[in-house]
Amino acid sequence: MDFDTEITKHFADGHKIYLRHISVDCVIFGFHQNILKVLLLQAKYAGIWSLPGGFILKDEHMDEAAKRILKHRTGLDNIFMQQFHVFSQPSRSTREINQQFLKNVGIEMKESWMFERFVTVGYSALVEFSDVKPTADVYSNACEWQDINALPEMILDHREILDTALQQLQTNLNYHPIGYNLLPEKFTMPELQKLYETILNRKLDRRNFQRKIMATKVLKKLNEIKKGVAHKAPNYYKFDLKNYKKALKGGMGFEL
Amino acid sequence: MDFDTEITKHFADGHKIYLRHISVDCVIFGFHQNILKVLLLQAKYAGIWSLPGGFILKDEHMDEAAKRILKHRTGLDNIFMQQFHVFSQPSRSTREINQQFLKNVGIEMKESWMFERFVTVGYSALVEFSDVKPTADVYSNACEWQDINALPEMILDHREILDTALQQLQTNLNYHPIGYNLLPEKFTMPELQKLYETILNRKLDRRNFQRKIMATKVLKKLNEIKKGVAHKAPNYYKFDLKNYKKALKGGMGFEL
DNA sequence: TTTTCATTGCGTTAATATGACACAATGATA
DNA sequence: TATCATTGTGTCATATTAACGCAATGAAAA
Repeated sequence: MDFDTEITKHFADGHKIYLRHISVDCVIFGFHQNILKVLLLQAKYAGIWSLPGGFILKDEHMDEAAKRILKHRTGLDNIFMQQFHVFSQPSRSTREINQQFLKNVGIEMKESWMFERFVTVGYSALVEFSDVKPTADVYSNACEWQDINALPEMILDHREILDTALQQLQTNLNYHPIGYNLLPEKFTMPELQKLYETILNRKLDRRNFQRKIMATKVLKKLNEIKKGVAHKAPNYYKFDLKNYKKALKGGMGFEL
Repeated sequence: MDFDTEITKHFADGHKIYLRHISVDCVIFGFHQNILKVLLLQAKYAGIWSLPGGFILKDEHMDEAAKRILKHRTGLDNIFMQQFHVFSQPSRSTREINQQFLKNVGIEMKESWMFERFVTVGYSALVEFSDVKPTADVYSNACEWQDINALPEMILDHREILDTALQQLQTNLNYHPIGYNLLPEKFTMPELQKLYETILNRKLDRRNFQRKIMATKVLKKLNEIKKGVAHKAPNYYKFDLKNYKKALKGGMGFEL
């Protein structure tokens, strides 16, 4: 199917396979070189950025839709995602944007389900940066990681969605372990601490951090030391999956 | 507009004013005689119970829809409500239920937006029991408070929705003050404690509870003692609205 | 009228958690 | 070989929490 046909079909008949008025937008966090990143798409023609999103198949659970979108964008499978908020301002319509898009492509259409109001459900995921293969699609120029501290202009309320996800991430940090999908298999304590500091956006005491994290038993100290680094070489750790998942449900029981 | 006409119109043309596929269901908690209660509706003919719910007008924020439903059921205005989760199993359809309903009413209809799949957003609210005037509608036999510990059989996944709301309420108890919409203007310490114990479903130490609650400064001790009670008469308290609202945002900073 | 007693208000203490900091060990780099 | 930023382990004062004691109250029972 060629480009034009695909788009025409999507705008004309998409509502036959998707639920109307409902979309899913994903805030996908990654961590690289001590910087928290988010995966964004750049719209064709307009150049403005947006969260990777999509629609819900008529016979699909929303969680599945979110995972499908994540896989489509990143190639990643089996990632823990969770909905965090529904955004429903009546003004949430991409009518103008989509009409402009069709105009640029050279397609004429008077009405489409894509012009109507959408309520969107925000999903968030934490993924390992290096595992991801950002993948653009026919609607996008690019799919790229963007620094959380240097975000480009974003479409509609996507900036608000992103901020909400980040805030929720910060709040959860005290009650749930983090890092399993965000760090490599094995990592050092300073790396983990930097992740926490980046998300919380403040410094933590190195020694107290170690004490508290170790008290939760979500980490296993490996009998291996990082090589080729200046100064004292740090030890490697990995997550104890069993305790990690237990803490995901039961909580960490400490305050940073 | 008579009963039949109203229902026919709703099933035939409702999608012209409401968003398709999306509904709102409200879990409305009240507290009476030391028992936590939930407001439920009993469906006509079927007799099974459901959460008060409704649909979103095409130009309405979902939060507004939830408030509209709350007001419709309880007469209450200006109540703090919040969405807590979206429920989206593909099997969430009231096709059979609604078709049976129409059959009982004596209306025939082959297709309707009301037969299709719905994704529902759960909203929760805490209201003062005695302020509420439960109000049934044309679809319901009754609108009544039900004990949280003796719930009747409920439609679809409404029991799951209710349980999720309750769990979220328990989780939030440590971080946010509670009781303002749930207790009378003035109340005693044991009454407040009983509310906490009921929601958490466990006993709390009387003396520690008082100390911690008072430390948050959300309460004002009144110069008034409850009369006509056996044993030592307890003092009355009321909420300090200013600090209460501050704590709603900033958190309580203690653990029960 | 007096006694009883469940309940309330206020307080104490031991155990635990937290924040702030000290110091020796490490190992690439100068 | 010396330097020095960084890491691993530990200490200590303070704050918070859990568990419990005890006198005051006042309706109900004797």
